[in-house]
Amino acid sequence: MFSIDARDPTPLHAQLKWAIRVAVATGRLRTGDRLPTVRQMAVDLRVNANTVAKVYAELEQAGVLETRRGVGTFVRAAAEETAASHDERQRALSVLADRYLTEAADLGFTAAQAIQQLQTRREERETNGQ
Amino acid sequence: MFSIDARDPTPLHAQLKWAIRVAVATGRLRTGDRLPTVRQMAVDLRVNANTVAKVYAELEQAGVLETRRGVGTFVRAAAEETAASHDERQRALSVLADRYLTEAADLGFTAAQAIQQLQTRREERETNGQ
Amino acid sequence: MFSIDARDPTPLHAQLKWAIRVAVATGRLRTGDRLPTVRQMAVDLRVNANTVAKVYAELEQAGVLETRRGVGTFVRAAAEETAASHDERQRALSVLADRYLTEAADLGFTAAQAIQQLQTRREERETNGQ
Amino acid sequence: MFSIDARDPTPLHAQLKWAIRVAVATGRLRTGDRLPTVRQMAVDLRVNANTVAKVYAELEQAGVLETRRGVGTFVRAAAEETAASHDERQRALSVLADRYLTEAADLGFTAAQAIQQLQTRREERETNGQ
DNA sequence: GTGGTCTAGACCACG
DNA sequence: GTGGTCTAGACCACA
Repeated sequence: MFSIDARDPTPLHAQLKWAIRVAVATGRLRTGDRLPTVRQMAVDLRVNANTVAKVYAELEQAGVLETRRGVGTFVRAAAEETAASHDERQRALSVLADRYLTEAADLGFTAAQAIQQLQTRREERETNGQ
Repeated sequence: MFSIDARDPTPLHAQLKWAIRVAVATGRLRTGDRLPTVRQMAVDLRVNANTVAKVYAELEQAGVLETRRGVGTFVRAAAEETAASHDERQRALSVLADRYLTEAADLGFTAAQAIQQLQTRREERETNGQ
Repeated sequence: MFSIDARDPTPLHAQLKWAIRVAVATGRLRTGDRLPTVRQMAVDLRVNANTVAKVYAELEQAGVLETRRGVGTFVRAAAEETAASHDERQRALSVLADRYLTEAADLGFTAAQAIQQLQTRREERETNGQ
Repeated sequence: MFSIDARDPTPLHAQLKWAIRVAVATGRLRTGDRLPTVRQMAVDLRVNANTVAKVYAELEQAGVLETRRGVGTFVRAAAEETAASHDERQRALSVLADRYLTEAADLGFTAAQAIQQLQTRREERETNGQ
């Protein structure tokens, strides 16, 4: 489900945190979905349970997950973000988009290829019926 | 020249090592190019000189760089790197795409909206002849 | 410096987190001030170092503290908060003020007494030259 | 009637126990008053009935409440509580004051501004004859 | 010597 | 059985 690379110098908890954020952003995890229990995830990833718990706690503080005491951990609604104005959000997205296109260009990809990559990513999850 | 993010949980030396390898792989650094001195790089990145020295030493041992005493540090590899780089580049693009979608989601945008933004930006660039 | 009550059912890390926030809010800790090292604080409070480290990490994520790798942990500037509009902030403060007066009234204090309590708190730190 | 905050790290049962004790100490609950049934309270607070039952049982053992089988749960103490409450009230006010200052600081206000806001609110209330 | 990561394992709060 | 807290102790990254 989520993969952790022990040889990657990035801390385990940071890898998992990022993996969950990506899963939510790409729609592989949807609002209300339940995540594996802390202990189950720990077994799956061959990691200590505390490490997983830390990740869930941080993502809860960040508003991505929601934990219900004694029940489990769930994906939370997509925030809508702190009532920041429409314009500000739009401007921020524009910056991200430019950065993406520029960095892809540095790797030798055209804008079309960079966009195609995203489309593919998105179609993958839809054809999987997730 | 190289960018280091102090808030990224990835160790500084790993970030720098990766940045140099990418620069070599994409041709931004070519065989024989001289790198900044350890101390200059440390100042530029606001990092301890020991950290930079450690990176140079490891990359020298890996055959990527070459240190000539009293002269400087230079790029050694390149040939085989670029040949093997199709998969590398594809993987790097995939990482960028995931980052873009996730950060857009943090702003409250769906994947569809994030992609639409790119289409728009691309058209703007083209009509401006950029 | 900071006090933790082991009999209080509130988790130790939550108590410490709150104590630091209060110290910053009342001015007992000022921007740029250095906090005790993780291990020193742990000894002072007779608590495990991990517990203190967790608190520092959470307060860093919350923007209250700033840690410089290998150097120490410091109080950060007072945010100015996410560019939320002047009106919104003012309205939020107004809500807090009303709640404070109401809850103080529930305890049998007049508005004057409630305000006096804050004045006293503030003068204490100033006469201490902190 | 009683407020419980699921995001407060303090255990739910401790929050509820405290809330009832405060209600008794400030006279909002008086000797002989009947409390909601365990199940009703559980529904009101969106908490498990076991949690409420545990609180009632502990407060009964502490002499604050009294359970009459098949009838309900009633307030028992009060007398000594109110006598000893000067320090209690003062301490409670101090907690409220700290919370006010800290939350105001989170909004980017200084202690002085937070106090000024109270002065203003107070004058408004008085001129409105509230 | 500073903070950060990770593990192992005990015990608590909640449903 | 779920997540949360806390401890003890090892090792790493950084200055």
